[in-house]
Amino acid sequence: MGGKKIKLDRSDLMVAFQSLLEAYGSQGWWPGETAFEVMIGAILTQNTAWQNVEKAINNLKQAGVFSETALLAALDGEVAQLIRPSGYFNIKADRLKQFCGFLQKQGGEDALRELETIKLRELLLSVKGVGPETADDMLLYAFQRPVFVIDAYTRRIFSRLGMVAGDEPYEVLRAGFESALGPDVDLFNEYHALIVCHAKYFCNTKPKCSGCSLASQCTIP
DNA sequence: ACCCAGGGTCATA
DNA sequence: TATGACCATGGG
Repeated sequence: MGGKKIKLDRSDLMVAFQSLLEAYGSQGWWPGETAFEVMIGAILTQNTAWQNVEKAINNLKQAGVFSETALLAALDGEVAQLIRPSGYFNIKADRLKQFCGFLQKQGGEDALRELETIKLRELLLSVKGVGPETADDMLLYAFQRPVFVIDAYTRRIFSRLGMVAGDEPYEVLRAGFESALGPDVDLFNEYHALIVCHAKYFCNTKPKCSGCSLASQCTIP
């Protein structure tokens, strides 16, 4: 037997959450003015620093290529050059177009909003270039659905806290967090943002956050 | 010069 | 199921 089990319960997770919230404050995610911008950003930020994504988004806006129809009408090469700062620009240009084609085919985001979360998630995952984390970013931050986003930081931090092994399949961890916390859009929103904030500034390669602003009272690895 | 970033796809065993 | 190669710019 000996299967490493997940030990996620609400009280432990809330202690960690409060600790992060007190240290960094409310993050106000997602950085984006519209649901469309959130979704485009979710694709562009795949394995990429957000700072570079902002440049790409600004380029698209400035070129007037920041809408479903404009992106579909633009040439592949043009989109690729505009999003160059975000890396993987050829692949991501195709992913943006694939996604806009999907939006058009589905009748726009208003039509998607009518769907149940499970069905919407399946549809998003059916788009080439949209994997589980990207889909969940969209569900949580563009559609306000109670979906807990799992990323590499989440795996590392809660693995260090001894709550998970860290190498569980994506769906196992997502179900674990959602089950322990219960559906709560605002909590999931703030929690994921705080995890990224904490990891980004203090726990990139360090085993412990020695330079963490939580200092000696830091209980978050 | 090296490492990593708010991942995902595809081929292979 | 589970690795590995690949995609590519920019900041530390």
